[in-house]
Amino acid sequence: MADAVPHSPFARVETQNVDFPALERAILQFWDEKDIFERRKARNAGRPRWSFLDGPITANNPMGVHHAWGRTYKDAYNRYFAMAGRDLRYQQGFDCQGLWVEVEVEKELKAEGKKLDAKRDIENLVPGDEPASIDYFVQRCKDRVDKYARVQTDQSIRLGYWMNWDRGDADWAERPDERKSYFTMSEGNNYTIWSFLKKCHHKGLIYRGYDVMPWCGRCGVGLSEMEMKEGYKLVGHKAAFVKLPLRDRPGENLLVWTTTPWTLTSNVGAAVNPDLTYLKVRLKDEVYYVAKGAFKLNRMEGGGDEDEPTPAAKKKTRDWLDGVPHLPSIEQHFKSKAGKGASYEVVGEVKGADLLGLAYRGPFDGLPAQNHEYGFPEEVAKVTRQGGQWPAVTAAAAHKVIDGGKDVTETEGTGIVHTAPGCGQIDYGWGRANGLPPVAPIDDAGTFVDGFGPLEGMNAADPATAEVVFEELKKADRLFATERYVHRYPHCWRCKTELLYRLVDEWFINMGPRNTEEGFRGDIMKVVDRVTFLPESLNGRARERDWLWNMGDWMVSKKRFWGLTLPIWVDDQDPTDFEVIGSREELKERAVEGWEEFDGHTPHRPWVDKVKIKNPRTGNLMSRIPDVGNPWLDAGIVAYSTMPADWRPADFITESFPGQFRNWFYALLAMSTMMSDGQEPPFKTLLGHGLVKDQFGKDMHKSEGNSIEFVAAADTGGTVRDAKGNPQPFAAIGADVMRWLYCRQNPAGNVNFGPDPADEVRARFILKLWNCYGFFCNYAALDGFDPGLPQVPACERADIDRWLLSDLQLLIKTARAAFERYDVMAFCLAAEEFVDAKLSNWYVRRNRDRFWSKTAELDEAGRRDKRAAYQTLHTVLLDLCRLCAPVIPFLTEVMWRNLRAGAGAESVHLTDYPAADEELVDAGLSEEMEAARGVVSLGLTARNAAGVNVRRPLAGLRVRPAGDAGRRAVDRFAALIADELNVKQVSLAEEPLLRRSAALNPKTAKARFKGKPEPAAAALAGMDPEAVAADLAAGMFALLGVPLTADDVILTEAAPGGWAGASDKGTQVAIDTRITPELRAEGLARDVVRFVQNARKDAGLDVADRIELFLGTDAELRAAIDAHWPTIAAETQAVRRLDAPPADGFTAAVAVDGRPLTIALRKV
RNA sequence: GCGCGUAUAGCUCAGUUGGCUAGAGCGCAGCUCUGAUAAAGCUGAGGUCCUUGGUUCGAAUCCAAGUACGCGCACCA
Repeated sequence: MADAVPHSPFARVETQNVDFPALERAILQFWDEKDIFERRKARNAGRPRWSFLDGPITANNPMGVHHAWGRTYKDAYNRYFAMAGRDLRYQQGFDCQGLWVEVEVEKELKAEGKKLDAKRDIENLVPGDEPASIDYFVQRCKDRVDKYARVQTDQSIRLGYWMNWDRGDADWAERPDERKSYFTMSEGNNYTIWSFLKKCHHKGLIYRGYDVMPWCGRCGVGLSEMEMKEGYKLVGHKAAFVKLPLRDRPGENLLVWTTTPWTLTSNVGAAVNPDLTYLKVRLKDEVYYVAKGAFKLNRMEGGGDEDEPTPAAKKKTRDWLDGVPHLPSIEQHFKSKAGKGASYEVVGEVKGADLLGLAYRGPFDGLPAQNHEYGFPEEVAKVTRQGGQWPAVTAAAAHKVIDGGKDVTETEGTGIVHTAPGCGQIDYGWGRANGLPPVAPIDDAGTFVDGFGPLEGMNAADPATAEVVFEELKKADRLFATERYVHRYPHCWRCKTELLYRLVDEWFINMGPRNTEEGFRGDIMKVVDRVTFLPESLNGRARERDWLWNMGDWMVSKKRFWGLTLPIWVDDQDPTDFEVIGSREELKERAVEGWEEFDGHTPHRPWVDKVKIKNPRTGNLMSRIPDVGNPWLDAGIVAYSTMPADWRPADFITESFPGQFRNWFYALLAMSTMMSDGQEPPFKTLLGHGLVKDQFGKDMHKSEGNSIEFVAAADTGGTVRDAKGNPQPFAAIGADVMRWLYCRQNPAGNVNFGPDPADEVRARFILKLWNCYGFFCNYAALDGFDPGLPQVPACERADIDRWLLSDLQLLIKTARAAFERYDVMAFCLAAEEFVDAKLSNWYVRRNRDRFWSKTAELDEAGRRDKRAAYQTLHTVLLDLCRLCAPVIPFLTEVMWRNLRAGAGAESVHLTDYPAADEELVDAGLSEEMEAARGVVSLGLTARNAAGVNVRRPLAGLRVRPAGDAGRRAVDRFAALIADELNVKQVSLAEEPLLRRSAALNPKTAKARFKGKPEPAAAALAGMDPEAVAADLAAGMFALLGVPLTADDVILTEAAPGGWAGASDKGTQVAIDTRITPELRAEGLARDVVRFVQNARKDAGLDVADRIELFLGTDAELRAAIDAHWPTIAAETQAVRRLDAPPADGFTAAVAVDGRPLTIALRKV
């Protein structure tokens, strides 16, 4: 460039094809090299604390994009509070123990060719050596956790999540207890849970219990409700109607129905609903009891247990499988059994209440299992006897009709429910309430144990077993009918095996009586009342309380291998005598055997199993139960196991909420309540957020190919499917785009993630911010702007500068308030509005010529004004960097490093969060600018309505503002409005500018006036439109006696001849559309400028290049060009006007308003 | 079945304490502007603010009932 430009400290900025992910990676390196994180921590050390507790991430696989939502929140709030000067802990955690890891390790082992079809195969990985097998398996689980914890660490760092990470091999060689992140498998974590369980035991809350729960025979493990819900499938089973003869009424039978025939071996009771009416149906020489409502019911119409008759249209047909015959009614069963020509006969009706207590003979009373006091097998009987709720009877002797209450309906089965307390949850409850002892037929592989005669050794899930049951029933004349039945039945989510309901021996924490606020349950509720749940709309406290109110006792045991070893030692001779050990030291003290073997190992299986203690009461040895713990114990203890006392309670936690009210949130609250004796909540504020869905709002599933790996989104790019299901490759999205996308979301809902939403976020915010930054830097560099010059006092800057600074202060206030109340979305939406509407589309656009002006051509005032513009934009960009730094730490760092121009902090993350400067706030000015923008918008509307380009200058604009702000705006910003709308003059009007007119809405007119709207239309035409409008607004307008609403009348506003108008919320504008020859010439000249600019661009010239210009055209256009040549020359950087095209120039032929124009230009 | 929540444009969603003509983005149609622009602006079509009733001068907003969907709990013989 010819002019001598002072050196500028600003680097030029690329605004096309920016590779944001690459910039981010460079920033990661910068942070490392300059120790930025350590320096941030050092700056804040010793200042007031802000305590964050990180919920542990399951270290079992690489991260997906769904992990990034919560982790973005965690980091954004951490960074905000760090910039706000608080001291933080920065400890992140890994969830290590549990079945999820076992599942993956099983897959690994299988892939290595190991035989692994059942749980027992794990115990035989080292053939014949169970402890060695378990040790190997547990070690593999530990290894897998380490491997993926490390992967997740690297990925979290890539996301920008600032934590005290374990980085090098040396860090990872440490024991989990010594690492910087916490690991739930650490000894500290496990022993702290021991102390929790011991505390529970002190209060008498730990008990060994039997309950019936869904069980997978292949995995040998019980499934929780959560796990069960994932495995429902529609399947067909053989169902049976079975006769239960009443002891004291010969020839009379209860008729029961079941879809699980194998449970008939364990039948103990029959439940009726006392309020229902039962029919006595005679068939041949026997009588059967069946619920009246069930008898003729169409059993293919599902889901109808309502009292009111349902409208036929609403009745839904039951889901059914092809090829399975539809169900007959019970009546049809009777008819078909009656045989040709014969029929059944209803011989009476009784109330269910009248059947209660009747004894009957069971279907398998000959089995040893049915003839054992207190139930079967022996272990079960032992517990039942000690429970004290059962009398000393055998199952066979206990058979009777019991009260099932409303749980017994007549819409399914016969209205009499076969009850097997050893095979069903509700049955177990009924059994306990009615003294029916439980008979538990199957072992942990799902096979019949001894005591079940012909069924011994058979698997309950095997269809052949049902056939054997039927054979036995037939022999005893107990089988009334069988049929194929289709229903949704739970399956194991891992191996797809049908689940069986099984009475199992598990360990529980007594939570206190259900549906009360008593006991442990009540203590937790009191703590819940002291924490804040966000976002408010989720009603988190109510959800948590609802769960606490309804939950059952906490089953803490799991019959698996990898996990917390429950510190429960049981007397070898007496299964009811147990102790809970609270620490490693206590165990060492109590150990009488096996300590040497255990010593030096983590408290995991199989090592801790070797330790035996002595029962002080009996002198017997006590052995640890083989169970491992519920993994929510691991995660729930972390408030105590990882946070020093002086950091408790945590100020803040945040996690995805679905499921967590009964999982992590619950475990955390429950365990902290116990550990602090109800004194202290684990956290003060909880922010929940929803789920990450794909870009169409569907659940992400690996199997459906719509989930996105974190690494793909951050760095490598990947492929998803588009709306039509075709593969849609996408480029890397980068961390900041992802982070902004998550932060701008409403946490109460789900977020749709994918390349399309990412593009939208990038275009709508990231690029706008970047372009404003690029504009500043590129002109500052070109111009040699020196940021070290003295600041022009704000009061001496242009209105638009002071307006932008004022609105910036408002944004700062919004930002601080939003972060303080954990509402980063409010900040993001406000920042987007500021950058888009105010900075990019108003301030930068309105002020471009101030930045373009040539310093050398300006007078002192002009130079000062230019400096003010640079300083204003510079200040705003610097503050925006700091404001947005918690959300988009990379991009703001890139910008900051250039914008700071060698002064100030080396990193934006070493700065303080901005504080608003009240002196810069000018509410009146903000209001006026807002009004001015409204007037401009209306003016553009008016131009558009008149069909006149903005390039064509017009003579005048009249404005009738609705209020005082508008009036002040027109006074103050007349020049701005005139310029923006390309009019010569802007003036205020006191009188209405637009004339209203009223017409009938043709859509409704015919209906209102019975097909003849013409007279009404004529009457309306004769009325005063203003009065019509007023009456309509008041809701009291009538025409020819017909009342009309605002929908019936179309009110329009128009400006008088030669003007075009528009109005909004009471503000009216009218623009003079009459074009004089002078205005026309000026407009043509502007067209010429635009075409020349295009030609320059096409010729590949730089903005600063000067040209010689030839313009060949007709007389009128030439006259316009002559009249406005100085403007054209200045705008297009033309130093000379040529009379003929230059020989070696760039030439373009265009049409200006229909006139030919030849442009020829040459760089000089 | 019990409890909680949600319902606003074709899609994704904003809408503070009730207030005048209910908004944004994307998509669609048309127009415009443009040497910071992967841009942007304007206009249009598209709304029973789920329905009904109530409170109020006034309801998308508050209250009640209903419907649909989601979630939690219980259950699925």
